[in-house]
Amino acid sequence: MTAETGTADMGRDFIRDIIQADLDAGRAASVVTRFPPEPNGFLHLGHAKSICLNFGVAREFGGKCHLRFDDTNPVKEEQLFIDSIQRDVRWLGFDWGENLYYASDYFEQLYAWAEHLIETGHAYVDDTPPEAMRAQRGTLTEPGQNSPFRYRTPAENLDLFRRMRAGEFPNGACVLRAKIDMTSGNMNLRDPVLYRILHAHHPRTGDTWCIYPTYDFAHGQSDAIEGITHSVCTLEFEDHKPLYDWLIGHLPVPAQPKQYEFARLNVSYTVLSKRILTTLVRDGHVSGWDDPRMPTLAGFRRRGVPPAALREFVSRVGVARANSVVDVAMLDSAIRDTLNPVAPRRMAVLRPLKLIIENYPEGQTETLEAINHPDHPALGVRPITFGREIYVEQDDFMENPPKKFYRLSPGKEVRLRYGYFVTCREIIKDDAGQVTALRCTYDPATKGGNAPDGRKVQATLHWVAAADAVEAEVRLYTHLFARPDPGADGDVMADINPASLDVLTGCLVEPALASAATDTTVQFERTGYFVADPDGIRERPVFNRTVGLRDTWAKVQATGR
RNA sequence: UGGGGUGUCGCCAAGCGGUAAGGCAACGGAUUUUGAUUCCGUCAUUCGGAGGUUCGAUCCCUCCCACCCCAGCCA
Repeated sequence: MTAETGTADMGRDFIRDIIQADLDAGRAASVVTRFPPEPNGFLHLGHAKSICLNFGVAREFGGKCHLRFDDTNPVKEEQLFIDSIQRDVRWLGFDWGENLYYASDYFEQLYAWAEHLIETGHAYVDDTPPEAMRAQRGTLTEPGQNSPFRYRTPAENLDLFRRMRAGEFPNGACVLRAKIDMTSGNMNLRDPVLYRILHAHHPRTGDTWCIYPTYDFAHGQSDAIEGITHSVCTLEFEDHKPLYDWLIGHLPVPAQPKQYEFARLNVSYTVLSKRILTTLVRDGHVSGWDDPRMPTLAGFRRRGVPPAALREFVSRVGVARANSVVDVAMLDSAIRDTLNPVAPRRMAVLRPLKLIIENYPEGQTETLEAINHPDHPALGVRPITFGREIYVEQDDFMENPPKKFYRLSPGKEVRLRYGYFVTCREIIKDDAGQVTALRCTYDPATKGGNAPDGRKVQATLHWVAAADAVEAEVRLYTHLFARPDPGADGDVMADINPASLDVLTGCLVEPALASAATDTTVQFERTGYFVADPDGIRERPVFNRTVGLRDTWAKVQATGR
């Protein structure tokens, strides 16, 4: 199954065990799940976990997964988000087919059920002001007090509720509450609000309603209407389950869906809170919802992270009920693992250092051949230009190298990938003493990178020819937050990493990169994975670093110094 | 001091009474025209703690400890 669908095998978890058991015992004939986002922001990594779980489970068990917008709060929801969510779910690799729904599609039915609750004496209209209601609700350790409006007759409640719908009252004047138990240890059962007055324009229903159902009243009933068999949500809704069941049990709904909870995803150095992500966008800390540093699906897409990498990551993390914080290194690893076998290799010099090959004929250039992928000959080769002047990475040269430095240094010979062996002969510095160029000699016999005499070099450097290199801008991104647990000290914004973006200009890339597609992540050899950003123009492409290559040398430098 | 949850390697996470999977990270070593990849190898006598039941417990019982969620007319 997993093999033929080509998706990551999520393995086994308690949700799948429950579903399997329900299927085996005949408690469910088939599986129907749903992914229920509220359209008040962009989808992020946390949603990816839920999407992979809900759609993945449906696919694995031959069932279906609905995409249902939980659009019950018009003051926060927008069409822009409804559109972005659909795009992102598809991008992640899932399809809801004909099953696109909106909780707002059920407003009329939900309203009818609300009247049913009133008629059966299980709901009442309460005029208590918000502050007073909060006081009456009691605390975590003290029971609440019954509202004085709790004893209104069904007839009176029905009249009031209809007038609420008719728009006779202003926002906040009253609400419809379920009549359950003000002394319950579960706060959700202390006569929860079912409907509130909101004179607001809804992106779907416009101005036809001025009262809207709350999450609790809309969610479970929507599940029942759609025949959802397994309503999977995160742990914080666990306390809502008794209410979810109470409503299902007191209403003439067509099905009895069951809710199951799993732990939401947390990742180190990252924030997965729609509220905070919204703030980052709103206050301009990032360029937008799709800023490559954002943990949003749109952000990952722009950063060059393939959807398969996200699926792989989610699969590796697993599904359980224990709160945890996944090391962001696990994400990077999943990204590298999915990119490495498919990303075309290219050469790009981020911080150029000119290298003049003295014994190479002036004005001459030649064409060499570079392999597109070391493990896949089928991906072919491409021509690259070699000439008297080329550029290498500044990091690949050291005037006074430490013992373990394999790269270029005075008198040392290295290989230019797919080119020749070159030896550093002389350092050229400016008045300030900065190295501006290196004079080298090359060995004509080593064309292609092999020495006929079997001579070895310790390093192979990437490079670009001055003759046809294309100038580019490269944006290096690192964690948006400076600490593994942003906000742990109270203020998340104070933990924003001021160095999360390093813009490099004057970078030189091989010509093949001039017209790189924004949806194909490539590997800049020895540097990392990069993708063209839409900001780039033909004459001056822009690249975003998706993730760097594992760098053992950097580690050696950092520790063994 | 109310209700609901969770505690297995540095980080995730299997395990469901028979004597601790796997991944990430880390650390060795081999290969390498990317100090990448790949490849071998090391990495929990121990499962929050203390008792108990049992021939035998991470899995069952009791008590204790720690952490998370809940007092929106948000979802």
